[in-house]
Amino acid sequence: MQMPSEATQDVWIRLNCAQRRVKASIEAALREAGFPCLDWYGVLLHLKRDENGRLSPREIERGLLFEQYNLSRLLDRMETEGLVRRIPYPGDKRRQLVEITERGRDLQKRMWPVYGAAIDRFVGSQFADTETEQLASLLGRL
Amino acid sequence: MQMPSEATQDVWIRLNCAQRRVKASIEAALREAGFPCLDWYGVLLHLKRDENGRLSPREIERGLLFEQYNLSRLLDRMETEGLVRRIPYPGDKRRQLVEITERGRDLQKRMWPVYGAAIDRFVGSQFADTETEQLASLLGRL
DNA sequence: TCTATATCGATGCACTTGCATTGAAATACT
DNA sequence: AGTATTTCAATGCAAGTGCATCGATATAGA
Repeated sequence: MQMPSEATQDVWIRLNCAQRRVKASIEAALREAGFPCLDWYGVLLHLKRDENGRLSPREIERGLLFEQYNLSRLLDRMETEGLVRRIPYPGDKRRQLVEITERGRDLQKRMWPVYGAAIDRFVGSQFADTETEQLASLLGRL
Repeated sequence: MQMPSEATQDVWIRLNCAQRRVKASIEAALREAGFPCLDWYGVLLHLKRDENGRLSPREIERGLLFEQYNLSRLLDRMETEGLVRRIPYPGDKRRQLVEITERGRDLQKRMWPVYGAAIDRFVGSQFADTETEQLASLLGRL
């Protein structure tokens, strides 16, 4: 059993702290502006990027690292708010497609300025350009 | 309102994904071995590192980024399992000290081999030494 | 000293998550 | 074709979390 070096432990601890801190800051900014949390934004953006604005739940789960049951219930809530709608999947009655609504597109559009500004404030502003690229590349390996 | 560059967005997305992936992998390893989750380990280690094995809840919250009410209830559970014990804070009846028990020390000791191996496997093994240091240093700025 | 304010930890309540399982439908196997 | 296995989404239940607030105590200010 190979044990981790001090530096490796450091990476893990800081990865954790950094993510939690940044996430908390960004969520706070969204909440302050009266918007729903990041999960909702993630789903909306993911759907919006699809050319038809439709994806299967599985695609969303995989893209955004959701658990199946969590996404199922998140979609319930979003559907209640009229942000997405579930439609039948052609040729497979087990499956479904999730489609973003106009209301959903609109919310995503209104959230981005607040979200983007927060990302820049809590992440971007800490690094020079080359560092940002470096960091992105290193994180990409995890 | 300054908006984030593509690279900055990448950092944020990957920071999120990386942390979630690694955390899920490590938690799975712990669970597989029949151990409690990372939060518990964090508290035990934090206490163990104190020379008397005692800290106030506030110190733990700040050190490990817990919410006050979450820690309060986590300590309930850990106390029920006999891993920590709450004792009065000398000179301030509002406060308390949390003390690690022998059982708590023992659990921490038994968890470390599994936890450490998981850290090395899911973090350490991905990077060369210089990269590890670089990454730790960059993450430290967040 | 006496009152207002602040800090500490706990808790009620609603909401969210994790886990296991279900029921329905598709696919694989013989 | 007929049965077993797999895949998909939903859900009951237990556990955990977020938010607001409480009661107790300590500190600050008049």
